[in-house]
Amino acid sequence: MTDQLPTTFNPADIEARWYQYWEEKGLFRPERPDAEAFTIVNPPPNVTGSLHIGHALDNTLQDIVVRYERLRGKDALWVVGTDHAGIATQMVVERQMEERQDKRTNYSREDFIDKVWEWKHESGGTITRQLRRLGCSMDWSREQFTMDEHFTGAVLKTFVDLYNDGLIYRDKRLVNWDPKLKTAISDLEVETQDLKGSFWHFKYPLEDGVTLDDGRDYIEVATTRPETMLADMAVAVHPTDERYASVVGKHVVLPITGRKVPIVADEHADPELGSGAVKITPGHDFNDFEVGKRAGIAAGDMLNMLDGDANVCQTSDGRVPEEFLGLHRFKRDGTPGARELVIERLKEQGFLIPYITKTKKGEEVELDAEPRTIATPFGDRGGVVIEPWLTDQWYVDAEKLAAKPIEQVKSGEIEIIPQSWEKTFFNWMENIQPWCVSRQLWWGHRIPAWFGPKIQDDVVSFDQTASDSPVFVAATEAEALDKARAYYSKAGYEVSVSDGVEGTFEDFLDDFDEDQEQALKTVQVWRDPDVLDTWFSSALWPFATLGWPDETSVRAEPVEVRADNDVSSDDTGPSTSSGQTVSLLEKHFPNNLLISGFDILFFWDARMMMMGQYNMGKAPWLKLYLHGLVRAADGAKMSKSKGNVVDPLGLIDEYGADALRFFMAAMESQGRDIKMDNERVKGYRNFATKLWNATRFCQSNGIGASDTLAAPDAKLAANQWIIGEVQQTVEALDAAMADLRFDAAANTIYQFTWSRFCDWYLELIKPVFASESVRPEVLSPSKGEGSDSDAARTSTSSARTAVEETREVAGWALDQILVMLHPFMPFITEELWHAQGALNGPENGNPRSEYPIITAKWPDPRANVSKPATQAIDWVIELTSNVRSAKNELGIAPGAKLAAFLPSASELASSTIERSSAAIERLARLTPVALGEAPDGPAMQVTAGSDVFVIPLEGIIDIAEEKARLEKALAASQKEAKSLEGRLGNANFVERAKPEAVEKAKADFAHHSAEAERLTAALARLG
RNA sequence: GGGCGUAUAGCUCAGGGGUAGAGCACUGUAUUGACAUUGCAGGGGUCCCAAGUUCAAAUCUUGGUACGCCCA
Repeated sequence: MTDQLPTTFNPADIEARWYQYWEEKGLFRPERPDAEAFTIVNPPPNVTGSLHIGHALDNTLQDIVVRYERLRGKDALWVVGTDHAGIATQMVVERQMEERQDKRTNYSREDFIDKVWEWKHESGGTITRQLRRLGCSMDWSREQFTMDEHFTGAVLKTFVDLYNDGLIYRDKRLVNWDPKLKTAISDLEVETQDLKGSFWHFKYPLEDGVTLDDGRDYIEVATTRPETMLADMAVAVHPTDERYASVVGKHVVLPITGRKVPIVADEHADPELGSGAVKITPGHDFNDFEVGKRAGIAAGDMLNMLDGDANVCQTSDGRVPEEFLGLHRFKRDGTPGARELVIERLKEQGFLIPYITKTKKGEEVELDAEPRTIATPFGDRGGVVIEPWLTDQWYVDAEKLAAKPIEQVKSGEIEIIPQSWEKTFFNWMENIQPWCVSRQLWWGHRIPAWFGPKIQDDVVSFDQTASDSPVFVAATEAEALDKARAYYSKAGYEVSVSDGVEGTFEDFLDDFDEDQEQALKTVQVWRDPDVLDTWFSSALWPFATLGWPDETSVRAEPVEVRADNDVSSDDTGPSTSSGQTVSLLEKHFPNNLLISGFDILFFWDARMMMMGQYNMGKAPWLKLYLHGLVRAADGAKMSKSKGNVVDPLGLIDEYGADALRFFMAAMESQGRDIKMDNERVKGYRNFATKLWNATRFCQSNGIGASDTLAAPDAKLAANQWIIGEVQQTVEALDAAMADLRFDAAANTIYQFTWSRFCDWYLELIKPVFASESVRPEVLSPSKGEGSDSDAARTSTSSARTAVEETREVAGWALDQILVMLHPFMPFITEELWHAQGALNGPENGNPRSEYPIITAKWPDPRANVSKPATQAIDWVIELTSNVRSAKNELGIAPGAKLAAFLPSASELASSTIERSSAAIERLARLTPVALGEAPDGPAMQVTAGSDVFVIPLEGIIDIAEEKARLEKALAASQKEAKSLEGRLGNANFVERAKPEAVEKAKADFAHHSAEAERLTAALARLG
């Protein structure tokens, strides 16, 4: 095995192999029924999606935490699955159809959905395969999909429960309508962009005989959307605006439509803006909708002039001229729309007030409109301008559901990391609007509501817009039918379910025959054709994936009651003690942690909080960790349109999954975005190679796997030292992980591995192996260096040689590195773990060889750190560094082996020279140190701690250079000493500063002034 | 308009009331012994500006400036 590791680490050779090994052996979730649970749910990626760099970050962080907790012995569960992603997936399939000159409406609803399922089966495995390449240790055995049968059950139950509790209702109001996708979308799915646009000014003539105080017979209004004037229903002026006070209550007669509409007083009109008068189109503008309501116009009476494609249709008062009907709202693909025609007609008729401005040359010019920047709403998926449209939709009463989550974050029950996100969270949650959850799509969870006609005085009528229109909400058709029967039996009607509704209500209305129903005394109910917002289902992810609602759960009371009856949280959980079966849901809910990008804080995280509280009576997780975006190297946001996306799979191909993962961890500091940097990924690939070669070195010296979790007994200073260093590293790593400081954690293990273990420890132990053949050194019991207790603890054979001890300690330390690094670099660590196991494996009864690293045990050094050993090795390191530095400055070949004299050795020096002479000689490249005066002659002088070594350099050294070098060092010491002296001379400092600060200053001063003295003496010796 | 964040070495970023750190880049240098995907050594910073608090401010407070993000 020794020579089986190739010189260079090639990630591709090992990654697939180990992943398959882990997955096949079920190691992502080993049976640990009695262990403490640790649970994370993965933000379900879109089923037809593929892994982008943001996924790589998000999943790397989660995998680090999950692997860490698994190593620490917990029953770690990482729930994985995919999201059906209603709009996105339907769009993908429709786009494919388009390429074949086909379209959705060529199919029945059922057939289309079948086609989407086909596509799901075909492409749904892409992202899950890619997550595997990244090394993510998810529980694939329970992979979930938001449209799985049980998950759909959870969605329907939630809808029905919310409806019964009055927290879901149907309402007619303006929605954000996407005319491309022809569906309503929620506020969150709207992205506002500032565009250059125009502000047109019009004259609206006052009704006969009415004039303003200044005599004008018109009111000037201005708008960025002239086309909507076809559905104008009022003109608003501010109540305190004296210019218009006399005409409030009077009317204007609209050009083009001839509609006579009132002038109303409303605070929405801004006297400073334009003329101070504003046209009101309640059916096509959110502000105007509110103004209209205040003016007493019911939502049902508001005029609508656009169809679902945003083409002009006739208003209910029939006043839109023929030539406008069918035009798109505005110019599209070069074809002028209603906007252009409205402007043209108004201009012709003299109602357009031109905008006068000056060119750069100072010439006056007349424009149709004032140029202006307009905040324009776009649909985040469809990419077209959103049209506020008056429709009936289902709404979730988010305000009520938000109350408890707000409280939970305020009280700290839910911790948001970094905390700075709390303010953003509160700001949104406290101003939350009703959540529109119905979507006019086919792919998704169909809303479990059945509508029926209204029967009054034995007249059957259907009015979908009537608020008292009968609706039966139930999880199944049978239940809904039961409810409908109970309802209609009172009027003596039979009920059947219409299966003809595949499109919109309008489609149904075409088939609807009121007279026939009335004659036959039978009514048809039909299921709402709409589906639910994707985020409605993913909001249930933390518990529906664990079996809710089939498994026991504590269904909470409706929120209003719950607020003052809060007993749900700390009782009833069945104990996890032995013998009792505990369901997955009971054990793993609430989840411990959620890791998500801040971009889905509102879309997903907040809604999980609401639904977790509603369905489970608890917060869905205890901590929420929000990470930033991965940006392109220049700091720009990555986007397909910019063409600057970095493919994580490409990075894995080039540098290995371990390197990419380590990059993500090392760069992840709280509250900051990550800029992509391939050089850095490369650097971590190099780090993997370094570890690889360190292991090869160990193997070539017979260093194999450790067989104890506790640190081996050690007598040699270097071995004692590295044990202490491991201990410190574990502590630092645990602290970083506890705080979710991924960068600190990654840097800790990086520095330890490279700068301590490779750079110093392996160098320090080389002499042990070099001397093996010459004089196998038998270690005598230690000589009062504080390690007696260690020796007593593991009283193995006392005749252990230095080589044997070092093999044990080095093998142990390497094992600890592998385990500590495993969460970050799972592949290489598993490979090396087995390579090491092969060297000291089952044939020796090594228990460590019985399990792979993925289920190994987290380091537990349980050793007393030897202070003398630490001091000794630190002293050796200082000496070595100073000798190297001096040589470098004096231009002496680094390899030159020099003689060193120590005229006056400190206790530390003499004991260390005695114990670790071989290491000193090798690292500092000195011949054995002679205690005593050096012979006269040119020499350089090097310090280590309080010791000054004299290194004769007859013939090699230029005294002037050595003098210059020492003077430079002296100046530095004197500067430090002087500064400290000044501070210590300040009475205020000595009296008022913290005692520790004063102590430290004194100690530093003593150190620097002693150093200065030593250097002065050294200079004096040079003459 | 409201809110949030960031500003530290050439670059990307940690840190943080006691006088400055990492990686990369740069300079010099080494090479029969784990590793050139390497070793060793080194240069490089008015910690954005100003005021305040303090014995002491890069750090805390306030106010600027610049950039970025979110909401309206």
